Amino acid sequence: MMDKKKQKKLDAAGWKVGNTEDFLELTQVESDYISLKIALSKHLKTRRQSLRLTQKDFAGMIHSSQSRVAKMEAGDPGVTLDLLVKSLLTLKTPKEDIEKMLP
Amino acid sequence: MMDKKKQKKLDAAGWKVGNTEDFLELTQVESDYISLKIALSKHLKTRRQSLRLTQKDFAGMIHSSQSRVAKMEAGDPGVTLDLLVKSLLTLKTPKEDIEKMLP
DNA sequence: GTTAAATATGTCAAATTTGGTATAAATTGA
DNA sequence: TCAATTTATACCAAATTTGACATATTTAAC
Repeated sequence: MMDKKKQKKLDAAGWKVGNTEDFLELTQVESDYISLKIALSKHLKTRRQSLRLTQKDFAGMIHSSQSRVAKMEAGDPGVTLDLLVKSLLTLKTPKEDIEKMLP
Repeated sequence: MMDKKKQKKLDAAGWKVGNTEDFLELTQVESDYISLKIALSKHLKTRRQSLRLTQKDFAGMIHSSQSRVAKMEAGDPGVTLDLLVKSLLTLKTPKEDIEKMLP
């Protein structure tokens, strides 16, 4: 995939890519970091669903809101790893599952 | 250890523990989350040192400041998992090392 | 002991993330 | 179809985190 396209796509999704970098490519760190968050997001959604919890119910469990849970699961860039990890821990996600998501 | 003492100790270290919880004990999630951050902090410090980088030099690598690196390595609660993970990724920390730190 | 380099600590304005709320859109079940 | 439930999206003020800076403390070398 071309660099411009990649950046445009990420931009459209809300990801901020440093424009003052030496090159338009995502650095390995940026790329790995984003991949990790997306993987955690997806896992969170499937795990919550497999536990038959609504976003609202789960939001209560982590003292947050349904809208924030939706953003977490949508891979919104404005969600921290902290919140995602706390969420997965709350759902007692097996260590092995998390390990698989590491870059 | 008694609950009050534990809370006082964590408070002194800067950790905020929800006072309106049903019990003063740390929840498993809070405990695991804090443990994870501390483990990452320590690992970051040893890894940076093994690479013979000063805090200042490493700060440059992650576009941050020496003082923030010091806080990261000190396990300051006001440092996100995001920053810690990005830091470890920058230092090309092996996946296996991170896996070992998972709760 | 002196000096210099490295690290720790405190502060702050700016930026980001937060939970909450409102509401739109989608899904489900009859 | 249609009403109820669930999820997505947009917005906001409050809270938290950020890099930067100043400065204190520690460490290392001589």
